[in-house]
Amino acid sequence: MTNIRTRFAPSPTGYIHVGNIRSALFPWLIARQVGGKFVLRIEDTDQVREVQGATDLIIETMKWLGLNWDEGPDIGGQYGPYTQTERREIYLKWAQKLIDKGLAYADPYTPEQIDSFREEAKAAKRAFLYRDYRPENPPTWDGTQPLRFKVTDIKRYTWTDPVMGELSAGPEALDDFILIKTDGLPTYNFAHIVDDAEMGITHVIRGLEYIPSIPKYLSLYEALDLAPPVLACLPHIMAADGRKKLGKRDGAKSVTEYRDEGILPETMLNFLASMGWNDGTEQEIFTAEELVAKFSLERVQRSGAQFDEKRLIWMNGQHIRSLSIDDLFARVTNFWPESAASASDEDKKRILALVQDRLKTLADLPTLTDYFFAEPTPNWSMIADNNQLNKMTGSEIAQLLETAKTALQNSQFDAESLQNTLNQLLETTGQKPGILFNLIRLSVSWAPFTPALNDTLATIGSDKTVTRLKAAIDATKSI
RNA sequence: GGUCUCAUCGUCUAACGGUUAGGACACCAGGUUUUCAUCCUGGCAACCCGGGUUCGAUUCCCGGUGAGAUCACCA
Repeated sequence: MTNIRTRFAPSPTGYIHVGNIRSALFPWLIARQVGGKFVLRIEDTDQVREVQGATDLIIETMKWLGLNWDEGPDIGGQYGPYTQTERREIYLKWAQKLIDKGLAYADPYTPEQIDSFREEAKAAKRAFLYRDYRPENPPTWDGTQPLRFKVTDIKRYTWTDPVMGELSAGPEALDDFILIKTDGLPTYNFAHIVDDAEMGITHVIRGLEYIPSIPKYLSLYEALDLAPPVLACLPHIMAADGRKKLGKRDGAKSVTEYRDEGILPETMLNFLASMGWNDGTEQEIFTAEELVAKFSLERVQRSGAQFDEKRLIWMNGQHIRSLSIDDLFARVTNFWPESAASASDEDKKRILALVQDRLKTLADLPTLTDYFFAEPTPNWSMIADNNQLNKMTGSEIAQLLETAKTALQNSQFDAESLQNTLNQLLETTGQKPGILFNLIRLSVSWAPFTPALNDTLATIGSDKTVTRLKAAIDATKSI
């Protein structure tokens, strides 16, 4: 038992996309590795940007990924509530401490005045600092004005980030930022520090866009007589063009979108972790358990990484192949083609075993199995686009299929007998397997790829095989 | 513009002063699977530039360049 406590603290402003889910994954890994606690906290202080249902979506996403939490809005915990809007009194209490110490004051300016200050700074080509305009005798704070932090110790801060190493930022980063907004709710800058302190959070892990703000937090920790937790910043996941941080505007997909496209949650975890982290060996595929055992912030890369979907797809195939058939069967429930609706679990499982090695995503299942359950629709371009087959005339094809049909009609239909029949067919026709088998395969499946031909035919069955061959022959003749 | 951060194959990465700069994805070629996919083998392909420090720099330091982040009553 350790007292390591980490958290994921999203804002309910929409779905969780792949660019920011790592700030949930890494703290989760750290907590699980040492038997600590992982906390889910909802940061909903921005009432304007809040999106209905977003919290449920966040919870659904986390559950799907298997990132389970020990305390959170849905399950409570000893440091609750875990939703910031339910914690107003707590922030007010801490704000009062600052007021009492003379370290917080009411902001007397109108937004327009502040805008003009900002313009002034911009015109003078320097960063705007509110503290340059700090009022000498601010009014008593009555909640109608923003409450600002009064930063007193203007200095350079240096701190150690387990990922980024030694970091520092100068006085330009320090300012009198807003603690409590006029709607009575705290800003992120204030709320997360109060919450992390109250909840005993030991490691704060977030994106590196927070680095420039950390001196502010450090100055606030000092003002509050609080020891700061470990502050870690993660490099960004970049959009595919590598130009900027991956965000919703750049088409960052939600995590659930990948789920619906047939990506396994363990693939997602493996992939996200491997962008920027590795264990120093040449291992590429990690189970969630291995990640928990081997992860360390110190080995996280400092530079950003582009999201490469091709690599994700490859990795998914690897994970799919490592699943037991029963496990895989349980995962594909929602991915079967409609034609499989009335098939028995036993049949479906047998077919699934046949195609397991060919699945890259679970969403590939329909194209890989539909022809087992329903009559396939011929797609002649599959022959036209085949470099060997498109050199043959229609009648040559028809003749070859006719021979195959006759042989198969007289064959036993277990996989082994079919293998023999097919081998003989190869001899009697003198054809290359690339032509003969491909023709048979297309005629009975019209699928881009199928399991071994004998297994495929055995599963389709004698009657349907012959019927489909006959249909293909008739169609070819008429070309 | 100020501040901060980063920089190895097209992409994800290994290397922590001395290596033919390694692996993976993608791509190409061959092989196995008597088809396709899987799988195996091989190939292609990288240390941003310039100064130092050093017997020796991809690696350490400085500068440049490039890229990213941030300067809200958003988080």
